Amino acid sequence: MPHRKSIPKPAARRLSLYLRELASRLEQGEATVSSKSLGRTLGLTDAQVRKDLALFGQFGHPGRGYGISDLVDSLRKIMGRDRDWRVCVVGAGNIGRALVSYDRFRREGFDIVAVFDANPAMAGKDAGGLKIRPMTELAKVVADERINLGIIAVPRDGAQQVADALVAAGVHGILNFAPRRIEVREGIGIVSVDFTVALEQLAFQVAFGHDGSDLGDASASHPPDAEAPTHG
Amino acid sequence: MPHRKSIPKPAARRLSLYLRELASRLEQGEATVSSKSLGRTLGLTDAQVRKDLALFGQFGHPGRGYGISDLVDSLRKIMGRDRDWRVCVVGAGNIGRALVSYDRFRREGFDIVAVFDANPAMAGKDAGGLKIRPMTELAKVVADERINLGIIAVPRDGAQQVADALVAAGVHGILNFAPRRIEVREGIGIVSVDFTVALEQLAFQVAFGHDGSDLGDASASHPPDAEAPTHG
DNA sequence: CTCTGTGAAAACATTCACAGCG
DNA sequence: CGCTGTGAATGTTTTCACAGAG
Repeated sequence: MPHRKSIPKPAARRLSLYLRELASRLEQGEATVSSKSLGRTLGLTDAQVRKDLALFGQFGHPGRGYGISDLVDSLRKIMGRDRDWRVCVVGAGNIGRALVSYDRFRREGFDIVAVFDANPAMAGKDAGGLKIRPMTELAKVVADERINLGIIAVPRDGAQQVADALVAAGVHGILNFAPRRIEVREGIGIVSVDFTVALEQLAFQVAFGHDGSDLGDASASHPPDAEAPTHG
Repeated sequence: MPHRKSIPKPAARRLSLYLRELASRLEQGEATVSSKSLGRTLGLTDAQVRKDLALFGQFGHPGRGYGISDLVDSLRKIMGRDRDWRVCVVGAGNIGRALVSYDRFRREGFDIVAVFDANPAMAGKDAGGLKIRPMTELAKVVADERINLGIIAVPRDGAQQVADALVAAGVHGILNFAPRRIEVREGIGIVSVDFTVALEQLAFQVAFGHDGSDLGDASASHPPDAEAPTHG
């Protein structure tokens, strides 16, 4: 079921932080949490937390707070974390291999089931327990393994091409680590992470004396699309 | 010289994207660019681009556009990219080692000059050409090597402690890859990247049918600080 | 008395639209 | 013309502040 109503973009980012913190509190055996306590830990106001959570329904109990276990379940469902995500990594360089070995992905329900590399000499070698495959097998493996998300960990110049191949193969979303904007057709999800941009944001904070509460580091998608009536 | 005036947070993020794209165009030999062309490539309106750039002065030439070379120079200075950044990585696991070997950092002027790991058995081993050092040497090396930025690539539970050690040692900013919020005192820069949050944002886009133009993936800092007059 | 959910107000960010330069 | 820089208008997000539940 596609979107219900419109979620403020910044709120979407915070939902992940709520979930991360709530899961951690659940592990520690806490049963309930107030918007104030959650907000304090994450650097947000209590009102902000309540508004965000209220976007999806009424999860709280006046006077008592939110039941952590229930809230985690609800958030997981809302964020699509109740389904199984099957992921492939394209690019078996330093970053690609580090991601394949990043245990937290599996623990959180993102199963990396294939790694590809354009260099035929890499084919057959091991990366974090998976056999590296040649790009020629991408379409077949994505279909056979029912892969729905792709991670791009190749150098800048190959990235758009890889994205096109992933979309053609049938993935529904792409996490891009290459330092450029990736264009995908409507309906395909895209999130980008650029390490250099992240470090640069940090340098900016330091150089500028910025207090910056909540700077993001990198990302892109279907932009609101710079359409201008330039003509008339 | 600390901050001049206040920069819209989203604008700060875009500055990095401008710089990245402009540097790429400069390499390809282009000499000028219009706000419209730059905006189109990045998925922004021309007005947005002009507003952002105008925050720092008048760089454009009416009728002609912006001189790329000059603009790159100005942006680099604004973002603190004209100085030398000396960086250390704490944690020589998969992610830490991948970051040490990430050539783009060096090419962009972020010099990784030391790697540390809490596991004494790792000390002395090689990571991307650097000898891994024990944590006991952190304070001394940060001082001796005039390191001003630290990267945290350790598991969640050690991360805040590492951050405290880095700040005590004298770094001015921290890039955090551990999946938790890091608290630092006023005046210290902080940017966080959480791979799981990034993948989760992607899952959300896909599950929710979100068009999301420009979702960020993770970050935190001195939050506006949830202060409430709860008492009166 | 504590804590949620939520309209209404305030703050913030983006887009429009146009004067003016080259 | 084409393009910048910028006030004014619009749209979005956050904060306030309070009614009502437990």
